This record gives sequence, structure tokens and C-alpha cells, in this order.
Amino acid sequence: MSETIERAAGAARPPGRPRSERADKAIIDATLALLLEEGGVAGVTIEAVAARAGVGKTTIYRRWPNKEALIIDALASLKEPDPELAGVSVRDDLVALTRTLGVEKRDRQRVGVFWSVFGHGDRHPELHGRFTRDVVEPRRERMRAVLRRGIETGELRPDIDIDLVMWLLMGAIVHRARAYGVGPAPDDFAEQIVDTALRGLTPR
Amino acid sequence: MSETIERAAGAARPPGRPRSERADKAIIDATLALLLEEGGVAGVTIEAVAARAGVGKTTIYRRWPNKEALIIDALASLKEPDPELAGVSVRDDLVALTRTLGVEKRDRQRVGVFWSVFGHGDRHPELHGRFTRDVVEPRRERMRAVLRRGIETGELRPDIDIDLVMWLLMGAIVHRARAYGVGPAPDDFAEQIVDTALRGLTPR
DNA sequence: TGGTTGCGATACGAGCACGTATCGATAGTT
DNA sequence: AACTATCGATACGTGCTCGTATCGCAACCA
Repeated sequence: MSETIERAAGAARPPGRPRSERADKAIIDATLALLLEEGGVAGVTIEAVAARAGVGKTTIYRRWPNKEALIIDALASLKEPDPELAGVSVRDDLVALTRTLGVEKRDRQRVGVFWSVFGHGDRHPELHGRFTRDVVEPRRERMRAVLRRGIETGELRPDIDIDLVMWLLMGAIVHRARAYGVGPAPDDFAEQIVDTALRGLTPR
Repeated sequence: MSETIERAAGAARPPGRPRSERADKAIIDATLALLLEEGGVAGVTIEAVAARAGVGKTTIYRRWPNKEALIIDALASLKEPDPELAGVSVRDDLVALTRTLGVEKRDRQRVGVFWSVFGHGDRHPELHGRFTRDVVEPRRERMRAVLRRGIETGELRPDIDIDLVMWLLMGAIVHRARAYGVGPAPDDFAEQIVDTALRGLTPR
């Protein structure tokens, strides 16, 4: 893992057969797939990861000391750059932010893995804390900023409760994405949710 | 289990020491507590249930043939009568319906157990199907009816997408209730969600 | 008092997953 | 060619959980 960095820093290549980068990727991919399919850390076994990756158990244990470390690295590999916001209208920025919570296919896998690990309370507090700090909170803060801007520009009512609105928008997308038995959401789901929330349910 | 019914129907009491009703309740309670704490079926072990209920494993296996049957009965014990709807205003009925999704303490335990079991996809399709049919869908249908009534009476816009609105309202409550690390929602959370959704986010 | 069944405790065999050790083969360097 | 580390495969010991069997004691009935 850190080997790549050391070599890039100029250290000589160590003797012997080099580790297979292909195996690295196959192991991480198999781990993520199993996290998603089995619905959590408990469903992932090293033997299943090895079989799925087409790799010996030895190859896994040479890279990671135990299952937990492997899962930490697998989760870390899910980090993605935040979506770019056009910044033209609050409505468009809200759509862009909520879309990444599980509407598109790649996001669905990412979000699904997240919830399969953290959706059960505090089974893995350390993992959860890291992920919340590094991934979840920054995005929440961006959304808060968009909503604040909307209030300032007059695009949004001045009396809305920002955190409440975040639960409303994020909850709709996340709940829809996590619900089992309803299939993936339509492509324009985020747009429809945002527009419905902006407009309100009562006639005007 | 069915023994109580049979005796009530007039059959003679069977010979020997009667089964302890207290043990019945302790076993079910321990199972629910573990489902919630351990975050799913996988975290529940018969030995842990027995220890927590202050009961021998024998006593459990005399009542249920295996772990799955025990969990089925434990989940069945969660059924509750649907909330009564005043039927005066659509707003009040929506609040009453969404409140039961995890705002009050007793509902939180019930909803939490539900998600701990079914929140991971199709690990237990049969259980999920039963629960969806018997508990979830009837409530969803009641909410649909309330929304339809609101459109008819003019309390709601005629162009709203009913299913979309259900994702919005239910998602907000459920997501807030399931989120780990934020504590329970305030008592008036359902009211605030419903009112915010009704009013909309844009100035009028 | 004798008969029957439930009680909690404990031991057991089977199966699974963890993490370690060892194998001959392979892919690189010097 | 000699050397070294990784490769996949396999066997192993350990610990946990399942579900069963057996124990002496307790509760209830005739």
C-alpha cells in the first residue's frame, strides 16, 4: 500500500517478485461487492473475498493484518470528489447535491455500501466517525451554504429551518434509495423532489 | 404459544408443570433488544438471548424449532394498531401518520428493529414480504388516501405526485430516526416536517 | 405420593470463519 | 544462474454458534 508512495519518493525497488496490483484491485472490488450484497461487515468473510477476487487468502493477509483493516481501506477507496456546483440557481445546486445521494448507478453502489456498514447504529464507531468527518459533514456543510445563500438572495423563504430542510431533501432521496423492493429511482427523482419541496404542497 | 388459545377453547389443561409465561415474554423481549442493539439477525445468538432473558437454551428450543422461527415471532409481536385519524384536516392526519415512523420512543424501538432486520436488502425475503404486506403497505395506503382526500378538498395542489410526496414525508422522518449520532428527533419533528412541506421553501 | 412435564445448567458434535504455516511454482533483480 | 519475495493452494488449530442430549430439581395434577 504505502510501498507505491515510497517508490515514487525514489527508494530502490525491493528484491523479489513484486506484488500484483491487479490483486490489490480485485481484493478491494470483491470486498465492496460483498459489503453491498451481504449487507454489512458481518457478511464479509476473508474466504469469500479471496474466492471472489480469484486470490489466495495468503495474498490478502500479506497486505492487511485483519478483516477490519481491509474494510477500512475498501471504504476509503469510495471517496469521490464533491460534485461541482454551477452556482447559478439554488434550485440547480440543490439538485446536484441531492443527486449524489443515491440516484445515479455509481452513487447507488457507493451510498449502498455506506449504509450497509453504518446503518445499524454504533457497531463501528471509529469507522463511522472517520467517514462522517471526511465525507459526510463536508457535503452537509456545502448544502447548508447553498440554503443560506438561497435565503440571502431571496430565492428561499427567510423563515425556513435549514437543518429541517436538509432532513427533508436528503431523507427523501436516501430513503427511496435504501428502500428494498422498489427498484432504482427514476433519473429525474432528485429534480422532482427538489421542485416539489420548493413549491410546497398547498395551492397558492 | 397456540396453547393459550386451545385452553381458552375449553381443552383440558395438560399434565405436568405448565410453561412459564414469564419466560415467553423475557425471551421475546431479549430477542428484540438484541435485534436492535446488534443491528440485525446476524447479531442475535440463541446463547445471548438465553443469557439476557435469564433462561436456559432448552427453554427456548422447547418453544421454537430454530432461530429464524423465534425472530419471526419476535417481529410479529411488534404489530400495533394503526393510529386513529381525526379526519378533520389533512395536515393533522399527515402528522399523525408520520409521527408513528420513529418520533416517539416506543415507535423508535419498533421502527429501529424493523430496519435492523430489513435495512440490508433481500437477506430475508420471506420475512420482508410478510411484514410489507401486513404492516407497511396498509399504512402507506392510508397515507395515500389522506393525500387523495386533500387533493379533492382543495387542501392540496391537484398536480402533486402522491408517491413522491410520500417519499418526501416518510423519508424525512425515517432518515432522521435512523441516522446514527444525532440523537432522537424533537417531539414536534413530524409537525415541522409536514408544515414545511405544505408551505414550500420559496416565498409566496 | 406417584406421574408427568417444564426448568436451568452443562456437555457434546458439527460446521464455519479467523488467522497462521507450509507447499511448489512464478516473476522479478543482480 | 543464484537469489528473493509473491503467487495460489491447502492444512491446521482456535473459538464461536447451532441444535441436541442429559442431568437433577421444581411445579402441577390425581
